Amino acid sequence: MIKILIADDHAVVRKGLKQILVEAFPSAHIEEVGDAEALIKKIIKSEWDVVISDLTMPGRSGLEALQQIKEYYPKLPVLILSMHAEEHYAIRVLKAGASGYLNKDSASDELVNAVNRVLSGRKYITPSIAEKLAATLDHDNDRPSHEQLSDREFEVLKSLAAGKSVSEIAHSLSLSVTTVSTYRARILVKMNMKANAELTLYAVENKLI
Amino acid sequence: MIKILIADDHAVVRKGLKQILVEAFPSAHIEEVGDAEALIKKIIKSEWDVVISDLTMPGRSGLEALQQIKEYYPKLPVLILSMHAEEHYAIRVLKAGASGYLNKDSASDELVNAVNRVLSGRKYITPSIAEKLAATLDHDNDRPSHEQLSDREFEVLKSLAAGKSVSEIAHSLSLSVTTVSTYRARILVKMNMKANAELTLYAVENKLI
DNA sequence: TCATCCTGTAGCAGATATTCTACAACAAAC
DNA sequence: GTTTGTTGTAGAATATCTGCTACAGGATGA
Repeated sequence: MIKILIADDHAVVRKGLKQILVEAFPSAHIEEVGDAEALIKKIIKSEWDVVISDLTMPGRSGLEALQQIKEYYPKLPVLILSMHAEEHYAIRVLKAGASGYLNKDSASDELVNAVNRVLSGRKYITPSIAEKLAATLDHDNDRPSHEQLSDREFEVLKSLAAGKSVSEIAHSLSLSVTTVSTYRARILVKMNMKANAELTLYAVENKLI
Repeated sequence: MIKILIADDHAVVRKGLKQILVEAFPSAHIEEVGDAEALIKKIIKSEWDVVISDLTMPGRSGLEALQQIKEYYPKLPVLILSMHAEEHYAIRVLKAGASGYLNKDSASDELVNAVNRVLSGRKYITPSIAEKLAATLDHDNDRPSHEQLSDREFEVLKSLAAGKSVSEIAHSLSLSVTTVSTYRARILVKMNMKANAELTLYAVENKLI
């Protein structure tokens, strides 16, 4: 029997996913959790064939959860679902070890396809993501600036752009203020900017916030 | 028989909503559409008891659709669903004539409650939105917030929104840094904000910069 | 495989910003 | 015509942020 674990903080989305999966895999055993904490716990407690997780959840983010999962259960396939257009996260997520990246706009069929595919041990890569992947292999110059950022930097970018102060960010990530400030400095250099306001504008333009 | 129309561009969300509603209203007739265009068409074609619509959809936004619906079918109750925290949109949406504003984080119960409530011809207002509504009654919020600002404050607002630092502004206006900081504080209070990033967003939205 | 780059992390000292308070001039309201 | 509110201004004390430097571990590349 196939065992599928769904993680998403939106009850509505969980319901929807479950419904789609129940229809496609009537005999599957499907459970759901509402945050990264619970996700990790469930994974430790029993075995799963595939995990479908949202990227943005309260508390630990889906990306962190993914990294943790991959550290301890590298073979457990994880499909990442996000409401963000793929261009912004897909590469990052795949690099972290996800078996696929789906957008919440995706049709039900696509989800089912993706699940089938990762159940058979392969990755699920949409053509447009494949293209992006290929692009990362050559010159990094034509990519949006934020893709040059490390995961940590990216996280900080989003928070800064949203108006959080350096110390708030430090606190919420349990880091030293100076560390966050260092990230900020690196972000500014990499993106060739000089003020937080530019980050805000950039983030708005690129729909990161 | 109750007729419910769901509009959301995310198939997963539509499924989830439908599932919740089917469970709560087993005899209801429920249909779904994926964009504002289709939503309007469906509304014209047949009668509905309630519409549940996402706020952000491709093409015409949910807000525009709402305005159009209210123009031609002012009595048709529309519940707006959004993934944004309520603070940013709730008031705007209610002013445009929605019968309620729900966050996608909301539990299923809340959705069902809201539907029941609007079916009985009332509005569904959460306590926190009620509070916000009350707040709008105090200060005259019909005018853009920045019109409440004094000239100096407005000048500082624009500079801050453009990413200038407090000391840069102080220098260019030949004022003390603390003076500029005082203006900033007053701006933030008057505009009910707390970070420069909000000023930036505001300025962009209102084409101040 | 060794040197180099990138990433995640921080400390320190100096630079900047904020808070709180204040006050004068003027406007508005009573 | 006196109280009350708003605006322009700023100092002192405090809080926060930045620039520079550093270092370890991993990835990369020659």
